[in-house]
Amino acid sequence: MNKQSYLAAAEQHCLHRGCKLTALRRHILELVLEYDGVVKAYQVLADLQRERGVAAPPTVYRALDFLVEQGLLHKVDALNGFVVCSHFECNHHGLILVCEQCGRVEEIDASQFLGALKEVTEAVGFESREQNLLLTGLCKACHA
Amino acid sequence: MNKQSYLAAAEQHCLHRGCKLTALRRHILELVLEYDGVVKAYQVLADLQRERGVAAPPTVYRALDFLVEQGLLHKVDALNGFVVCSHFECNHHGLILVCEQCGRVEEIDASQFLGALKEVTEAVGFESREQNLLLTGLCKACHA
DNA sequence: AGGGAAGTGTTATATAATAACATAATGACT
DNA sequence: AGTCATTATGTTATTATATAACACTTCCCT
Ligand SMILES: [Zn+2]
Ligand SMILES: [Zn+2]
Ligand SMILES: [Zn+2]
Ligand SMILES: [Zn+2]
Repeated sequence: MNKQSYLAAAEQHCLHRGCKLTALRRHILELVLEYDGVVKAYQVLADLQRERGVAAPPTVYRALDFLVEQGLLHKVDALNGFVVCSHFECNHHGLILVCEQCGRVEEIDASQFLGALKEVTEAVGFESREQNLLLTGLCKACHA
Repeated sequence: MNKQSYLAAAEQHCLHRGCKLTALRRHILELVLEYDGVVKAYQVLADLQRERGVAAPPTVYRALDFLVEQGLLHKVDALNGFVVCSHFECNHHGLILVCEQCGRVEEIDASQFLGALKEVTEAVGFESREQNLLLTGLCKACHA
């Protein structure tokens, strides 16, 4: 999926969810899309500052938080970063694989696995928040 | 296991691993043990400052990082915190459940799922490093 | 004793995130 | 169109988290 159709789909996605992908939010999503893999809030902020002269952290964080809430991005706690979700349409739980060597990021759908995991946690009375799991390791290219 | 025997076991654990639980590291571990659940670096720092008058972040972070490396603590990325591991002896790869509300921590066995997880990641050619999985959510008491 | 390695102290700074309040845009309803 | 609540964005300041860099000490081996 190219960026333009991604953005169009994202816009529709938000509409269906009863909120709006405003110009600012859309633009910040575009900035994130420019990167491969994990993106930091302050990288986006720097991009925005380069464009507009001034921009403050809340501007970026609000938009990023919105995008996470809509499922367009995933937060990667372990790296203080964000990754684009390429299949936000389906109701999935992501499993984010980060290569320790080359930094490449891959998200695979592990709904089945995570669903089973949820059952286990519920068995001990724990209500796990919907979240993404992050695993570090070596990607296909690097461990070959 | 009470704190004294935990500390003694921790000391042995480090020795077996070829390093030392120094007085400072031990003391910081003691400070962490004073809390239930997730502890923040700056909480420990404040405790240390209360005791010694002055203390700087690196003092605390170095010790915490050491303790994580030895498996005595687990890092909780999602909360920028640390939790005590109560079974560092066994070579466990458990599932750590952290309550977002009360900070309570529970580790459950998830060995069968780690196998399944490995299969999922290997299917895409990713060699995941052995690690603990951490989930945040609401504990039995808090979501009732 | 000499000398390297590991540990700790100290100062400064980098990085990440939010609080609080002001202003602007939107849209529903008269 | 005018009112008004709601949402979104701008702006300033601050808090929270983590590390760099360098000095000094302690420990241990020879
Ligand atoms: Zn996703
Ligand atoms: Zn790689
Ligand atoms: Zn553990
Ligand atoms: Zn709780």
